Amino acid sequence: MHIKNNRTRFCIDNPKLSHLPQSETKLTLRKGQVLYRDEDAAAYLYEVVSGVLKLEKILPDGREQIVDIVSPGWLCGFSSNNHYTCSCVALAETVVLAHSRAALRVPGVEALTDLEQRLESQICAMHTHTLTMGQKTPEERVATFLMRFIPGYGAPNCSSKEPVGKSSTISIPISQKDIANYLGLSQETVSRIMSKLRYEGLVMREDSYRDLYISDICKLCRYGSMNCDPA
Amino acid sequence: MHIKNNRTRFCIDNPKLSHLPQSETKLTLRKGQVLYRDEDAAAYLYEVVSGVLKLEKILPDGREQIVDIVSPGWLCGFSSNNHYTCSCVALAETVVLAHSRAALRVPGVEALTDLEQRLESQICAMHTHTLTMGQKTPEERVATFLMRFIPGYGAPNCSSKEPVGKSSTISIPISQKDIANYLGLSQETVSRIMSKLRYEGLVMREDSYRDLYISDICKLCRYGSMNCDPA
DNA sequence: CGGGAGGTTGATCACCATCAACAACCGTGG
DNA sequence: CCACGGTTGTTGATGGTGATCAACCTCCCG
Repeated sequence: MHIKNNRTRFCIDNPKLSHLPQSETKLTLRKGQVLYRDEDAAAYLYEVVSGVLKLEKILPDGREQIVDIVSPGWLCGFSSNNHYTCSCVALAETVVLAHSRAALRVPGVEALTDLEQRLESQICAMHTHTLTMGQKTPEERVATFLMRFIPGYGAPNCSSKEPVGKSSTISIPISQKDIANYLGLSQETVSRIMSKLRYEGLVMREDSYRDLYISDICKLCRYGSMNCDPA
Repeated sequence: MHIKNNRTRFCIDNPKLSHLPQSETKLTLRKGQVLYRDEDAAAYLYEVVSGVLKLEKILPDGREQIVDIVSPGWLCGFSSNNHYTCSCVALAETVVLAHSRAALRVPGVEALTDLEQRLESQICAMHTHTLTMGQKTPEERVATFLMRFIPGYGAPNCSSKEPVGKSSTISIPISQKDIANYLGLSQETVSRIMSKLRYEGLVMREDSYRDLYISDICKLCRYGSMNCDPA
């Protein structure tokens, strides 16, 4: 019987703690060890005590982006919809404190817990944006940006797995100059890409200027190399 | 007597609410209106109800970067050390809910509040990284990255205003390949920049390979166009 | 000592920022 | 209604910058 991945997941200092009688457990990771993977169920929040971790995300075609470097004193293990949204690997021998999420829940104080989950979602969204900025081509960035405005996509806690209408009319209330700045491009490049998308039939302009008609949302999504698996 | 900035800050629907008898206040912003500015005291967390906001950061030399676009359902107004770390401007007519931070504090439940503040700090750190990726030159990015490893800089809640020793020996436990990926550069470019920094005397290599000696921290900080005002 | 990962340095070229000129659109006020 | 100016968007020409390819070197580990 073989173990598929020979990198062990955890290296718990005291084996007796493996079923967490306490809310905090100290773990020691060797260099290269994986703390968690993208899409794993998010049971813990981790706090780095010593060493350093990297968080990385991957595009469907394999392009990888390190979205954060986690040094002592910082947290990781954030989730959106109770799943991790990136992989976490130790860059050196690293000690972390694992905080059980279950133990963080305080009965009767739902507001803060809700807030905490929303903050985590926003961190995950920032990571996605970092992936976009670091790995995607200008065309992909613009397409990804446009997807934000399609109802059902991009809203908080959107899994983007739900069936969505194939076409949509969207309104972009942002100038190309601001879009360009946000995407790390020049205004001219954004304009050229918008023209290209129109020429290729991915978007059409409605009469009222900044309104766009998108005939095939999935096509735009694929054009933007997004993780949209409308199963 | 003149008012310096004629753009009013808030446009409170009901003027009677201006001293918040409740924890939530609804505000309506006109296009171009400023919700808050970088370094303002962070009294509120905002939730966008309709419209859209941009968050922007600025480098000492004036380069600006939009670090996030905030759509309905998302939050903004995050702080590090109780101050906002970016400016927030409405891109269109926008309605937000202002949540008083004071009201979020629940007596006896400090753990979650602490967690919430740390999550906010991490979001602010992500914004800073987005500014780095969007506006800084490759040289500045590498210098900024190196600054992370200097004791006293880059740690959570570090205001980077405290007096720090002028020189330091740091250890970079990360391969140039990973540094390059994280900074959106090629490995070769990172290597060339490291050589350049050595040639210019900003850093020196210690015997044990990945250890660097930095003779003048402030110089490196300036080289990275960071907001380090060691007053 | 040998192998492999990690780092250095040079040569080349594609891509996108920049500059520039123009066009479309949106207010405002006559 | 049109005239006008300013903002925003479009399109072309050009050049600099950093990715890429390639060869070599260094360090570390067995």
